[in-house]
Amino acid sequence: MKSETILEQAALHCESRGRKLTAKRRQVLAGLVKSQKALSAYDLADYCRDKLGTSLLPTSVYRILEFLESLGLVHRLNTANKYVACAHVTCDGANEIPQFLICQSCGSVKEIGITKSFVQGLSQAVEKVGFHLANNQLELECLCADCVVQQGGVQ
Amino acid sequence: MKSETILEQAALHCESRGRKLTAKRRQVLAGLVKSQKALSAYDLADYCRDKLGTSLLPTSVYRILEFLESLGLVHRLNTANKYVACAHVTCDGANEIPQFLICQSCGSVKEIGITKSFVQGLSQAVEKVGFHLANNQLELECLCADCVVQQGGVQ
DNA sequence: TTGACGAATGATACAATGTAACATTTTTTT
DNA sequence: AAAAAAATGTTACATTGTATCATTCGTCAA
Repeated sequence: MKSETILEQAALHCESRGRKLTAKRRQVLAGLVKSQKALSAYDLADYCRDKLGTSLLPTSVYRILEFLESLGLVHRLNTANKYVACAHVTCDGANEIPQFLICQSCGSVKEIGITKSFVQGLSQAVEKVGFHLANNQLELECLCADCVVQQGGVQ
Repeated sequence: MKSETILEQAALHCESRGRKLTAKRRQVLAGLVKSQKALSAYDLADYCRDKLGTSLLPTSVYRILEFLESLGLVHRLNTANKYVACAHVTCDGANEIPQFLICQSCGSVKEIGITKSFVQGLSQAVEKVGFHLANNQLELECLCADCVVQQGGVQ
C-alpha cells in the first residue's frame, strides 16, 4: 500500500479521535512507514534532518512517538528500543494483540497475529506460577528470510 | 536454597569449564542471587559500594556479567536492561530454554519452563511468515501476585 | 626466585537512549 | 483580540552501554 494512502488513513484516524496529525507528526510517521523497519527516536531525528531538511530534536521525536503510540499508529519495541509503524493502520481500530518478529541482522520487522488460544495458553501458564500477564505483546528475536540466506543458514 | 550453596555450585561450574569464580565475580553473582530480582549493571555497582564497601566500576560489572552469562550463571533481560541470576545454577547444564516473567512494578523475576510443544508452535508460526526464530527466550511483562493485590487487581 | 605471560580489573572517555522542567509558538475558543 | 489549550523548542541531565588503554594479579617455566 502506498505510504501516502497510509498517512491519509492515519490522519483520519486522528481526526476521529479529536486529535491532529500535524506536519511534524506526519514526518515522523512517514519516516517509519517508508523505512519498513524499526527506528530509534534518534534515527528519526536524523531522518528528518538529513532527508527532509527539517530540524526536529530527539525530545520532540519522543513526544511525537508517544502521541502516535497512544493512537495505535506506532508500536514501541522494548527489546530493541525502537519504534515501528503499526501494520494495521489502515484496517481500523479492532487490532489484534500485536506480536513482532524482529530481524536481529537488518532490523526489519514483521507484525503478525497469533491465535487467541495460543495467547490464552501462555497466560494460563503464567497465572499458574502466581504472576499475571500485563502485556500480551511478544517480541521475538528472529532472522528474516534474506538474512538467513546471507548468513548461510541458522547459526 | 541458601545463597552460599548456590555460590559454591557456581564456583564448581566455573572450575569445570576451566574458569575462575573470582572474589569480584562472586560479589556480583551474590548480589543477584540475594536480591531475587533483576538489577542493572549500575545497580550492582551501587550494591558493591554500599553493602560491601568494595569499589567496582560499572565497566567491570559489565565485564563480569558478560562472563557470568557466558557460563549460563546469569541471564540478561533485554526488555528491562537488567540481569538476573539463573534459577537453575544448581541443576547442572541441561537447562531448558529460559522464559522470564518480569514484574513491572517491583522488578521481581520468575524463571519458568514452557513446554517444548508450545515453543515449537511459536517457531512454526514464525517460519510460516518467512522468519526464523533466533532466540527462544521470551520475556513477559507481568505483575507478581503481591503487586496485583497492592494495585487492586488488573489495571 | 624471578621473569614472562596471560587473565582480570581499573580507569578514562565517550556514545546512545531516555526524561524532566520550563519557555515559546501555534491553534482554538470565546 | 484575549484567553486557554495544544504543540513544539530548548536546556539540562540521568541512565545504560562500549571502546581503549593502563595496571594488577596469578600462574608457570627457566
